[in-house]
Amino acid sequence: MNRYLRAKQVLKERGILMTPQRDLVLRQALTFLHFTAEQLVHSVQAANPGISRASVYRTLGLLSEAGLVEKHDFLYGPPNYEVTFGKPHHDHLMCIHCGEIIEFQEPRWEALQEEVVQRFGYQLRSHTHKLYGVCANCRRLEPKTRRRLPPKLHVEQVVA
Amino acid sequence: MNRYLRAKQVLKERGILMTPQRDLVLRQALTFLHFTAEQLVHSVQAANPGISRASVYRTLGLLSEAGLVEKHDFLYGPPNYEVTFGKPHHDHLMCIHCGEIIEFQEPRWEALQEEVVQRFGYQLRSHTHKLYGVCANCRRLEPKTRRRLPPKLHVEQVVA
DNA sequence: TCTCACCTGAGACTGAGTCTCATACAATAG
DNA sequence: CTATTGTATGAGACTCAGTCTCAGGTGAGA
Repeated sequence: MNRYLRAKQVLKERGILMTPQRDLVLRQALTFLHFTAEQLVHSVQAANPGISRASVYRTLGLLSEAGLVEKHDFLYGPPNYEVTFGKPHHDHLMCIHCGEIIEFQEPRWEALQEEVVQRFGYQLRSHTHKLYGVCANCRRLEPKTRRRLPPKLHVEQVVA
Repeated sequence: MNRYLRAKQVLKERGILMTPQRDLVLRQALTFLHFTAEQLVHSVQAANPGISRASVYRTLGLLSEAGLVEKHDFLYGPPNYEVTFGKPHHDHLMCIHCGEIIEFQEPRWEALQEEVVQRFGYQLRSHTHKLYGVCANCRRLEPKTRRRLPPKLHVEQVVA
């Protein structure tokens, strides 16, 4: 059974009504690896222009609540969504020049996290771990020819 | 020499003109551990009502560019700023109920990060690592009496 | 003193969502 | 099959956090 059908199953189990609009939003979201909300709006409206922005956002919210979709605030570029349903847990590495996003797993982190959190008497619920760097390809290119990502004012501290 | 004077020094070295407005924004920012942009606007305007929102934001941008301030997009609550200048590098642990933010250092992560990034041919530039959990105090309280943080639609995947 | 770059406040504007509200549809009861 | 009730929908106003524009002000150096 593919992700689409399994996702529909999850929504059904949660008692979320599947309307044609929601179905289309889900199907379009599944065509992306990572997407912005407005990209999703465009792709949904390309397939059916009658569907409103509000419905797309509402459905995105529904999918998030159901744990099928995650939002990512990367330091560079606009907020970004991902259908995580059916994918193993992973963190992200982004190239600050070309915007490439790499998903990776690093089990050794997870153990360390538990340790840190317990040190403070906390119970871990979730985490976000994002790495930013320059990919090999962008390093090869001259600075002039690099496409800088849409500027975003605040830049996180540079790691030595 | 205190943080304020050293920060001014850094700005001067970067050729950033220190106006009375900028000076006040810097001084107010230094009074917080973490703050929202609007909190800073309020505290600046409390000290000098003539200073505009735009100037506060502009100065915040300047301080960011100069590497004195960092922005944090936590999953819960509004975006959050921190004067990191003069503080050692650290990551954050937030209680999703009371909003407490704990800063901690974990050198073992830094090494692991380098390893991961090299695996993909990247050159590491920065990272954000945020942990979310429930603090001991909030766990003791009944759910009903807990103050939930301002709801934010999209909730990141829960870690097993 | 002049100059010219840089800074400022006011307020319009933007992007990313969210909310409202009247209408439309779905599921169930009768 | 109709009525009822609950939920979903589209349009568009609204919000929040921030950014931009512009006319006027300020300040460091010639």
